[in-house]
Amino acid sequence: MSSYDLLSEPIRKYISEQGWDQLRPIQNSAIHKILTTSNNYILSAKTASGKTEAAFLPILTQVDFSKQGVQVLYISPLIALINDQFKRIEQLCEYLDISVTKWHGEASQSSKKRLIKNPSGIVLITPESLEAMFCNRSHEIPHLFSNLKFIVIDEIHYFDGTNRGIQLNSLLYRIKKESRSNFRLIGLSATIGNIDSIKKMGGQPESTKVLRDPTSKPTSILFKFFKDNGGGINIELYKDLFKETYTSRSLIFPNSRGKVEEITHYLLKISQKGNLHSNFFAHHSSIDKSLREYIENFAKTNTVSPFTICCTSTLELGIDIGSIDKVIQIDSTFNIASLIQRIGRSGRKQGQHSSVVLYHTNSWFLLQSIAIWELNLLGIIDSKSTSFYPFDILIHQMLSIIRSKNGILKIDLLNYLLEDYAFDSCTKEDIELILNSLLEQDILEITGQEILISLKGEYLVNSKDFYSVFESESMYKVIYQNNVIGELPLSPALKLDNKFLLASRVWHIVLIEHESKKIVVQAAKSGDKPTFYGNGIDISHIIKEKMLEILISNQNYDYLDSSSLEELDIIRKEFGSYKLTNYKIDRPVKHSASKTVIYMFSSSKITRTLSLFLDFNNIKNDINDLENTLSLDRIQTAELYRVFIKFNKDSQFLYSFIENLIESNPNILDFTKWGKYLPIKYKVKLLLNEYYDIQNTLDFLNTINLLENLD
DNA sequence: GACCTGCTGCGGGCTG
Repeated sequence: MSSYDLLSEPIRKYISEQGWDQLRPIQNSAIHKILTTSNNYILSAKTASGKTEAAFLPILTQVDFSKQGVQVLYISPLIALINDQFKRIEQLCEYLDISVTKWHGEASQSSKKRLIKNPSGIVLITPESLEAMFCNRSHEIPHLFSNLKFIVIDEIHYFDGTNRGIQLNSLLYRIKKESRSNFRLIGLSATIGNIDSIKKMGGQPESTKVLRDPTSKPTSILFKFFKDNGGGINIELYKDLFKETYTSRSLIFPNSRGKVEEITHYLLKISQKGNLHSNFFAHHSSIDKSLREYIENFAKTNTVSPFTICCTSTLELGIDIGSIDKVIQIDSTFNIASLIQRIGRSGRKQGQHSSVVLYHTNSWFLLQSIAIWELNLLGIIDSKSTSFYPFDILIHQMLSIIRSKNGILKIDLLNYLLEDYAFDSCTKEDIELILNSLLEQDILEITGQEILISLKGEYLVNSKDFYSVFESESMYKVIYQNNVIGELPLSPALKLDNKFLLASRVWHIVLIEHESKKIVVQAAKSGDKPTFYGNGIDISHIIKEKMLEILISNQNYDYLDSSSLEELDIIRKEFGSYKLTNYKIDRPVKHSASKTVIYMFSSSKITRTLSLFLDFNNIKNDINDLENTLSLDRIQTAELYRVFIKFNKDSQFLYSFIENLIESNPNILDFTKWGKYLPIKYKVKLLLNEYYDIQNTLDFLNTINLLENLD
C-alpha cells in the first residue's frame, strides 16, 4: 500500500484540496513508518520540506480525537513558532472537528480554562509553560494527559546538549509518570548533529529511529573578503553590501546586536543619500517585541518591495517571514548547524535557489568559514557537547517536584529522581548529598519523613522567574514619547546626554530612572552602537582541526572571490615554513625574543584547559581563541614537552585548585541559575564539565608534535 | 568573539 492510501479519507481530501500533486519524500516515509510501527521517530530534512505535515498527517489519521483528554502535545522552543504552527495545524484540522489550543505565556487565559474544563485535541506548548502547569495545576495533569498518544517536539536540535533540553526530558518523564500515558515521540529538525544524544530524548533510545531526507537545496554561495581597517568595518564592504541588498529581499546576520545596529544604520544612510527605499530594519532581542513583530509582518505581507532585515539569531529558526532571496553572513558563524539554518531561510519556495554571500573581515574568520562550509559539504554537523552532570537542573526539578506534590516522602523523592532518565548520570549519593545541602540551606525542610519547601524556598519557587532554567540579564527599558523602543543593559556608556543606536535610529538620553529601570530618550543625529555584554563562545574541535587541515593543504575552493583567495594564500604561506603534514598532531610553535606562541587548533575547551594547567603551575599565559594562539613568556620547545608530561600527574590536584578559584571568585558560576545552591564539590564538577575537558586535553598534549618555524 | 529562549494567579477596575 502506498503512504497516501494509508491516510484517512478526510486527510486525503485535505491533500487534494491543497493541490499537492505528490507527497514529499520525508512525508512518504514518515506516514508509512508512523502508521505501520510503534516506534518513536526523529524526522530530519531541510527547512521547508514539509516536516510538520509529515508528522501530523499520520497522527491525524491514527488518533481517535473523539476521546476525552489531550491526544497530541506539540512542544516548541519559541512562542513565535507556536503561533505560526497553530495556523497551519488548525488549517489541517479544519474538517476534522479537532480542537487546537495554544498554551504559552502570551496565550489567552480563557482558552486555557476551556481546555482544563474539557481537555481534548491538540495542545501547543513551551517547556516553561509545561513546567508552570506542573507547579500550579499538578492535580490536573492526569486529567489532561492520561490519554496522550503523541508528543511532537519541533526544532528538537535546539534542545540537544542544553539545560533546557534536560529540563524538557525531565518534564517528559514526569508527564509519563503522573498521567500513566504511553505516548510516542516525534522529533523534527533540519540539522541533527549528535544522533545518539537526540535519540535519548524521551528516554527510549532503542525504539527511537531516525528518518532522514538528505537532499539539500541547491545553493549558490560566494565568499568575499574586505579586511577590517582597525577602526571597524571597511567602508568598501558597506558599499558592496548595499549593492548586494538594496534590490533584493534579504537577511543579514552579523553575529552581534551592536553590529546589527551599526550596519543597519549605515545601509539606511547610503540608501537615503541616493533617495532609494528605506526598508532596512534591525531585528534582535533588545528591540521591543511589538517593533519586531511589525518587521516580521512587513516582510510576510509585502510581497513586492525589496527589504533588508539585519538580525541576530532571532530570525535563525523557522519563524514565518515570507520569501527571502538572499542570505548574508558577516564573518563566520560559531558552528555548522547555525550556518545551515541561516542559509535555509532563503529560497523557501519550491524550486528556488538559496543565494548566499559570506563576508569576512579578517583571515581567521575566513579560515573558520571555509572549515565550516567544507564540513557541511561532507554532511558533518558539529554538536554541542552534552551536559553530562546536570546537577543544577537536578536542583530545579527537585524543587519543582516537591512544589507540585505539596511535599513528598524522602524515599519517594529519591526514587522519583533515580528513575528520571534526564538525570541518569547522577547517582543516589549525588541526589542525597544535594538534597541534604538544600535542607541545610533552609530552602527545604523536613517534618517526620516528609520533605517540604521552607519559607525561604517559597520565595524561589513562587517567583515567576522559577519556570525557566536560564538566567536573564537585568535590563533598562528605552522609552521614546511613551513608546518602548527596546531594552539595554546599563553599561558605563549609558549616561545622561550620551547618544546611542537602537532599532536603527539614533537616540539621546534625557532621563535615567533607576528605580523603574527606564531610560527616556529623544531622537538625535549621530551616535555609537550600544554596548551589550556577552560571554566567550566555544568552537568545537572538529572545526579547529579542519582549519589547520585547510591551511596545510593546497586545495582550491571555487566559492572564494579573488580577495578571499589572496588572503588564504597569504596565511597559507605564513604557516608553510613550519612544514606541517599531519593536522591531527602537528602544531606550530613560534619563538621570538621574549615570547613563545603555540598555535593550538584545538577546541576552545582544550585550549582553556591547557591554560588552567599552566595557571596551576604558575606559568603566565594568554589565550586568543579566534587566532588559535596560546602565548607564554619565552620557553624552549623541549621544556614545553616536559611541562605537558607533568600535567598527567597534576590533573588529580586540579580539583582543589578549582575549589579555590570558585571560593575566591563566585562570579565564575554566573552561567548557571541553580548551581549556586550546590555543595562545593558539585560546583567544581559542574564547572569542570561545562568549561573544561581534562581527558581530551591530556590525550591531545600526550600526542602533540610541536614544530618550530624553520626560516 | 555571542546569540537566544520563557513566565502564575489573583484581585481590582473598567467596558458593554
